[in-house]
Amino acid sequence: MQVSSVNSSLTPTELAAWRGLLRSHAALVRDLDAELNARHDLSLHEYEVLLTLADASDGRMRMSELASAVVLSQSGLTRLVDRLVRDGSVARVRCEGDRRGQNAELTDAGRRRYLEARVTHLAGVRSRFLDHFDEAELRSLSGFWERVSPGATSE
Amino acid sequence: MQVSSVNSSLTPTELAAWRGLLRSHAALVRDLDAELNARHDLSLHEYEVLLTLADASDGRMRMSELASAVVLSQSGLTRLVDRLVRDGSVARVRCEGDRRGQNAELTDAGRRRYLEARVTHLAGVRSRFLDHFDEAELRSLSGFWERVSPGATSE
DNA sequence: CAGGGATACTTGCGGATACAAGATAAATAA
DNA sequence: TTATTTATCTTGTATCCGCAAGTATCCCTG
Repeated sequence: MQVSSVNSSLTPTELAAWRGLLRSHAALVRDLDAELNARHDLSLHEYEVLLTLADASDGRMRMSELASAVVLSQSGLTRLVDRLVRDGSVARVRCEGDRRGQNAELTDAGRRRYLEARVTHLAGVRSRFLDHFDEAELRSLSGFWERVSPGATSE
Repeated sequence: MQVSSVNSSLTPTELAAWRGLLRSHAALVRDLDAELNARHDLSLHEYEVLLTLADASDGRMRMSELASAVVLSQSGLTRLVDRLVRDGSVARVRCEGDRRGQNAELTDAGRRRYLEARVTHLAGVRSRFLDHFDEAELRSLSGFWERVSPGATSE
């Protein structure tokens, strides 16, 4: 029949790997975001920003670095940080030496907020995602991500 | 030091597997969506709806099925279909036998639109994602998705 | 065959995001 | 030095999405 080569369509395996990613991600994020919202009044993106800052040395990071770390547009990040500043989790600090730049810096309240949410979130990530894999599979997954978007697993 | 067991935090491997998923997905979707927008004036979600309809028998599907197939809220899907109806790609057809329900049905123009966009999109998915894996890896990936969200790779 | 509840979809509304343009500061060139 | 270009962030605007409420239809029980 030679169906799958016409128009260079995807093989069933390829389709399953790709659509599975889209659907699993969508379902995971929808659930985890709803959970963070309900229990900690925090979106997943906001949580990711707090996490990224908490991991950074001095708990601060340039706006543009932060935007690329959480894969958000510059303007998107500006507004996300606006919200975190408004609720006292983050402070904006002008960069020394380059007065164009801003550092987003985690406040003490922000760090507490992060640590609280973390318990909920880690449990959610474990039960919905990590628990489905053993150590070797997790290693191979992270290798996959590194191929797809270099730097995706670190920094 | 016993750092990573305090507060049951993630191991480096776990973190890499999870954040890698978030970042790779975000980067992939951002790029593919931008590409579809620029070349075919179509969002990735709209494309996914056209694809799902094209795969369905008779090119039609109930609104609620469609919503869960593309992991979108009911209201989100209503509006997405509104847009596709407005540009002539899809028609709403009241269900026989259940007048509450609507079928979204691909028009001829919609099918052409889909086939055009498909070429671009498949090439994008291949080069950014599928080409990074061999057949066995793709199979194991799709197995992973099936664990995370059963049904994610089919239907 | 009414009445109450469930189901399928749509609408009102608010929030989050991206793109493009703007504002300020730094770097480079002339 | 001054002008031009580049870099960093913010703001104007439009779109998309989800939740909750609304509307229409169906189902089920008495």
